[in-house]
Amino acid sequence: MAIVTGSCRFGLWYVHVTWQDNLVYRVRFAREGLDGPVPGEILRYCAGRPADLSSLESVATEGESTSTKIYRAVRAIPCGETATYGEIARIVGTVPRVVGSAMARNPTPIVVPCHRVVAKTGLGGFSPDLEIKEALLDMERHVCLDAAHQEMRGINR
DNA sequence: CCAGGCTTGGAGG
DNA sequence: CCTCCAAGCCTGG
Repeated sequence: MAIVTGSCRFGLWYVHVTWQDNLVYRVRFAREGLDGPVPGEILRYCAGRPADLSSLESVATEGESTSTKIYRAVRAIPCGETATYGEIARIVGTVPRVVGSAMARNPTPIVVPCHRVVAKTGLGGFSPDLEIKEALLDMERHVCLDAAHQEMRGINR
């Protein structure tokens, strides 16, 4: 399989994905769409349905540098939950500022859920637009936490 | 080569 | 409560 790029919708935004098999090279939010497919799990995720993003890999997590460790720590944050820049920094052994800059340069948002990393005092930042971060967290609160609660009560199926 | 970025906790006014 | 600062990484200019 060759490397392909495609996009899907998330609210008013398009999500462009460059990927091959289960390895994701790039994800970015844009106002315009593209022709081409995206991985099934990302499609489900963007549609607000339960999705298993752990079945995908990101190039961002390959290697042993501080930033790749940060990206792996961020991937471990469960859907519907958040961690602060400082918490991630402590896990990896660096300072919050470094986590912030790693998030700003995250090549694969969603696969590496940088929107789940928030400031101690508020939301923190997100590019290209903070409203995406809010919408993603909102959607996850709804989709992931509700699904987990239902599972616990055994009221689904 | 160096500035600056999705932060934070502490010091001091 | 507020401002100021250092700490640490790394890409883009």
